[in-house]
Amino acid sequence: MTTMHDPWALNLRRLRAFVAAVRHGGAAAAARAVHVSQPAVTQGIAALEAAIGADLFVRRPDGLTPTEAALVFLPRVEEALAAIRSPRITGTQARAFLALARAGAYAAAGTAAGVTAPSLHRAVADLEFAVGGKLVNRRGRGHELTARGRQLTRALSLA
DNA sequence: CGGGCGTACTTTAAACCAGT
DNA sequence: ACTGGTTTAAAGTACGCCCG
Repeated sequence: MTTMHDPWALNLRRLRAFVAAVRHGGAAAAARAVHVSQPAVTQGIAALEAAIGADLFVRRPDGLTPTEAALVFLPRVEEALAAIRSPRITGTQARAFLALARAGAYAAAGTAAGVTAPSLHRAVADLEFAVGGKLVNRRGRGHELTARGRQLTRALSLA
């Protein structure tokens, strides 16, 4: 992670953990809600706090109390997660697919997204597996989105 | 003593590079 | 464009400490 204002640094699992921690008032309860371990929630929240440069919770003996910053951040995160819908999709996959959708080719998309073309290829393949259908078709030198691919592009762009 | 958070170490997943 | 091998980052397990 080289840049600090990269929204994709706020990976989706961490954002879900954050929302759950606000709702349930603690790391242990949030962990049960999003099906990860309690340390993953603690560490994920710490990473989010580092990324945005502000504390999200006050640590107390009886749980986590959200700060003002957390309450401002919360509705924006909920909107983004609602737009994405599927719980299987990762931030990396979403980023790769959007780059490919815009650029139309793996090499150009890789340059735009700041990752290598092979990584993009794999991420998009994983995403197709996650949603259970084709998202792009090869077309000459470039690629063309399927109907499902265009639908997903709209949802991810909103997020 | 029990419930909850934080840390150290281990395991798993993702990304890169090189080659086909 | 795609695949295989290696490196790096993220998540899980186990355990310790703190407070009521």
